Amino acid sequence: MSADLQALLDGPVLDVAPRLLNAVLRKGAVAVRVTEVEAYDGPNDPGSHAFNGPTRRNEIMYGEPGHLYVYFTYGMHHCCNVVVGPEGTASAVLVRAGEIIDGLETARSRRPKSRDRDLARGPARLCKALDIDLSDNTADLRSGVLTLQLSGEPEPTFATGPRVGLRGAADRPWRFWIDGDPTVSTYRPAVVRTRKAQG
DNA sequence: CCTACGATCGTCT
DNA sequence: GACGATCGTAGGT
Repeated sequence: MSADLQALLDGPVLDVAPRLLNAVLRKGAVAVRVTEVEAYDGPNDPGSHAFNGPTRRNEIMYGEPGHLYVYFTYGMHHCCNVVVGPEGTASAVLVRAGEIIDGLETARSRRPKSRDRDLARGPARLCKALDIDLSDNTADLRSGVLTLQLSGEPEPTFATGPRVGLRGAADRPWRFWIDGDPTVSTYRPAVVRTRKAQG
């Protein structure tokens, strides 16, 4: 099983991304069935963290597929990606949303004010429900506390559209989701932030 | 359902 | 020093 994961992820990111729909991402007692992802195509993609070449933060993207890339953003949120494609291509798939299929009580305790369908509805919410943070960056998803299991069959009814919250390359329809699933996040365009008043 | 807005800090220039 | 692959809340429709 573990050997398969590496092979299944070792292809073009636009082919691999929809194959992650219905995959199960687990950390410890909590497991999520993935319902929404986005593809990021390494240095060719203005939306990718690897667009400007290697840095300390994105280093793991250049490594072998099947590892987790976790980043911290907006001063308070974590998001996680599965590194895919041949080593060195620096492509990754952002895990944007999912349905809790195990450890529901634990997930609820981590996000007490959420309705169940909102527990992992959004990339930072999903990381919160799974207790994923920077200490999980670079984790090998084949074994250990964090694991990824792909479903045997490709999801037959997925939809595609523009990625969420991007300023660059906002036109590329590289978001993939399971059509009609209530745990898929709502689309939000990039926002222009207003400068805080000088004091 | 929708839109608007502020929180808050790691990362890169 | 500027910005962000976001979220929760407030308030309107």
